[in-house]
Amino acid sequence: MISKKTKYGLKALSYLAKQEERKPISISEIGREENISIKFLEAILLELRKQGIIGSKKGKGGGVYLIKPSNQVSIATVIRILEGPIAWLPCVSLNYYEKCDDCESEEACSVHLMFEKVRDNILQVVENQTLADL
Amino acid sequence: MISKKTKYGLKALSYLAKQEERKPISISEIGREENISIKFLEAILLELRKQGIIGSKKGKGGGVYLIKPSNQVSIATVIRILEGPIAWLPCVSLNYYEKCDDCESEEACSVHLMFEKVRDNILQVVENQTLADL
DNA sequence: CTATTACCCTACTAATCCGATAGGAATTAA
DNA sequence: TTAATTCCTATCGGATTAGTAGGGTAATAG
Repeated sequence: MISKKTKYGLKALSYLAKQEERKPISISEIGREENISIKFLEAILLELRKQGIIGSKKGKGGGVYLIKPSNQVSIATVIRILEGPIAWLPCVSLNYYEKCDDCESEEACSVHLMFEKVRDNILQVVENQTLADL
Repeated sequence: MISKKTKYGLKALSYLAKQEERKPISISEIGREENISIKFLEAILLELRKQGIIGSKKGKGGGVYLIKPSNQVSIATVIRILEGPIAWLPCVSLNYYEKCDDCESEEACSVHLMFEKVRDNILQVVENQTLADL
């Protein structure tokens, strides 16, 4: 299961992607339209801004906006920022690799290969879809 | 990410599946060989026994053993017992479905379809692989 | 019969994460 | 100046995770 944080983040970005004009949208508008707690959404979008997914404009008439074209931001990128690893185990993660304490070697591990397959099948979806596809 | 509980459970079941004879294996042997805390493993195997995946025999020479042939127990079954839902969101779960608070309709939800695809790609692996494949 | 082996079961715990909420500072448009 | 808006830090209750502790209970070897 993924967290609500990630789900809300994706929905908010999708909302931005749907905009015709590239002008700032207020966080409260997104929260209202997508039924997300505004304070919680603030924190989520803050994180996405720090990672360069969105930009923001302060003050009256301010808001947030996508920096890149929506078809150039993969779902995988967003999930990695908000959720962390996509793989089911650290030892099969491409971006957050960690060795297992309990395994002597990964070749000998009975579940390693299976979890690699799971990872690849997940990536097949999330790497190839972008905000524009949502 | 899945929990260590699920990982340990799968490794333990795979250990049982590898046995030539269908005689009981002690939990401490599995724990020792797979580097899993024995007390923790006891709890995990208790759960698997209550769900009918393994049987057990008490007393000297006792232990745990697979009830069905290893090629008749899918990875998905084990994951559902130890981890819960396989889907990334309750609203796309086949076995643990729940409606989202924030969505008015699932057709209108921007992320619903994408998460269904992720679910299907995960299931493709875990439904078709069994303990015998590990 | 008795000692030993091994599973059975409940309760507890430290640490971390989740999903928020609170309050104010900084910035900008009008 | 005032109203709107993001920025930032701090806090919080509840749930989950990964165990640990300690004994209870059944089976068996001898």
